[in-house]
Amino acid sequence: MKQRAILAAFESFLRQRSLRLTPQRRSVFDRVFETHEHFSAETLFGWLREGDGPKVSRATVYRTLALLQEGGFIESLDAGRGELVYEHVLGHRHHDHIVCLGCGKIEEFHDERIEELQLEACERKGYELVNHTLVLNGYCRACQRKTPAERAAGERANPS
Amino acid sequence: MKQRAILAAFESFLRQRSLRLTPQRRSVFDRVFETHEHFSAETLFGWLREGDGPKVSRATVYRTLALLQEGGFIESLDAGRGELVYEHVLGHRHHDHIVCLGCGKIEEFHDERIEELQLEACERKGYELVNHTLVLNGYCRACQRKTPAERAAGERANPS
DNA sequence: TTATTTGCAAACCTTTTGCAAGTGA
DNA sequence: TCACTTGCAAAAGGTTTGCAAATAA
Repeated sequence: MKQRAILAAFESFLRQRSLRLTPQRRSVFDRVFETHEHFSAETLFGWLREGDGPKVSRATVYRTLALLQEGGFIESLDAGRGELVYEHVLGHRHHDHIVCLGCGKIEEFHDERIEELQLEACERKGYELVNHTLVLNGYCRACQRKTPAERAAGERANPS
Repeated sequence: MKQRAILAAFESFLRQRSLRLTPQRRSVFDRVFETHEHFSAETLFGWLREGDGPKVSRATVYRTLALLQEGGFIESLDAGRGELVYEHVLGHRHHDHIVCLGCGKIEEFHDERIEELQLEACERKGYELVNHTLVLNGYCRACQRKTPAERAAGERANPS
């Protein structure tokens, strides 16, 4: 789906709930769909402050992120660093994450077999599965090559 | 392993690090291994305040939980409710969790096939796997039977 | 016009920390 | 003795909220 089509979907979502497409919401929307990275609310706030669109307050950033999430336009992930990170779902199919304990890098992976086994586990327990969080923590290739001292320094800079 | 044996292991862990087994630490230890439930720091603080052992401050509860975790006596889990929940590892083998979106109940499950597929995913991406978090969210049997209104009320009482 | 939105600052919540007083080995 | 501990209260850090002013439809 193209960004234009997503914008139309967002407008329709807002209309359904009698909410308005303000310049601030538009600004958040545009910036969120402009990136393919994972970002935190604070990171996004920083991007918007630097950008040339209308400035958006921290409160509005949080409020708009919540809105986008309710509408299913973005998803949040607790990468274990004390803040939520977000990602848009523009043309992404569902995936899980691998987070590097050394540098904080986040990669995505998908394994349909794992998805099926999760469903199976829920059925065994009598649960109706709604969603799940799977985060693998480890060291990426670059961080594996670091000495223990370098690792410790990196982890101090990117505490988990 | 019996609680007595675990206590010995905890004492040995403390001795190794030249730390002392104070009444407060003992009190936290006892209470943690007395339950088989998952609990938050605040819950544990409440239990200790009600109990008849020596009173323990919130700060010491947090500090002791951190200590028990470093020693591998307990593990923490982010169940997506804004606070960490803990569980002791007395005779538990590794497992993952299913959290009910309706009532907050936490159940455990284990599937060795999922574990293997996680390793495989890490290898594909060149990561050295250290640990992982897998939380399934859904509705337990009881909450599936609730009406939408009851569900909403329950979720207000147990916000995710 | 008027219900919705925004920005600000204060409030919230969980967790961490500085520090002076207390205490176990 | 004295290094380790504790409790307290303050600080931190991310996120939410009350409210008066601003604004989209």
